[in-house]
Amino acid sequence: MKISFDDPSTALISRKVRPSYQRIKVLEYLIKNQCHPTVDQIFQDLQGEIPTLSKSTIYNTLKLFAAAGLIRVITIEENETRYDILTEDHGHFKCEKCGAIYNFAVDVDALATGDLTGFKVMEKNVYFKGICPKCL
Amino acid sequence: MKISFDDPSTALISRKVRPSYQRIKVLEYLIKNQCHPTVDQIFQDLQGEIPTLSKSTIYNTLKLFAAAGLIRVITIEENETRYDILTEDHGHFKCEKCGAIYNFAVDVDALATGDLTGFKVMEKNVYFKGICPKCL
DNA sequence: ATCAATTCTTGCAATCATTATAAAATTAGA
DNA sequence: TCTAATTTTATAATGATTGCAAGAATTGAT
Repeated sequence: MKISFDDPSTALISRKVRPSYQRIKVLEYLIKNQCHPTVDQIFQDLQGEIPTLSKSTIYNTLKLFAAAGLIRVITIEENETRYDILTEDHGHFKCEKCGAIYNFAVDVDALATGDLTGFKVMEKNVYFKGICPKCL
Repeated sequence: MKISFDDPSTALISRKVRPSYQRIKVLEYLIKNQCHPTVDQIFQDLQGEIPTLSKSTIYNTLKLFAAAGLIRVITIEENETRYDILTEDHGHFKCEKCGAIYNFAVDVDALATGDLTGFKVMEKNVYFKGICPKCL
């Protein structure tokens, strides 16, 4: 189940996703920039390498990656969605001042789920909000 | 710090929010309907009682309530924001099939936060996704 | 109670992220 | 190389949220 992201192309193939040029570039970008980018950030940064790139492609690609279980969708923001390469389980901390999003280790399985008998839990998310050290 | 929601009007006053007719009705609605409504649901349901109601008022009011610490903003959905009266800490479970959102008890303080020294944590959120018993 | 000043509500226009769609480009297999 | 399927692109459409300006309601001082 664990995916190796050493080679973007083979990671895509292992998930039955055709490794097109754009898809490889987007995945490479997500591996290098584990900063929970928005669609617009990905688009802006990749335009240099791929001048003909369309924002639709980013949307299509991210939706495909999420369905294939390669990435996770983060919805801390009220307006904009962010994306995260699937690594070990971790929580997200959002600074309400500067907007930065940090990762932190968290043992999600330690969370009590007594109320959830009969539910099929497929994804566990933890996010905190507050002020980061830089802004304090 | 704990708010009593027995009387909406006094709850508003205790948080330094002027208890206008619309605000009282919105707060009453949130107390009665602890089902994480969207802006549109609140608007549709309150239009019967307040024919002149505007959706802007709902947005203004909810923003004000959130700033006053009366409600919490839930961003599980990718597109629409939901709102929740502040009660005890609880997690949210979203069924990916029917879209319903359930509450479940969770001990958020049991979560390890070792990585977050130097951070000022103001809000802790836990949400799961999966399939609910009705849809299984 | 009256009047002026402030605050709240309303309606509509503007914004912005996301989705839909159809045409053009690319790729895979014969 | 040729054809069919897939992918990318560009543009238009959608839909939630915000901005703004005018009207309505409320407060406090006289």
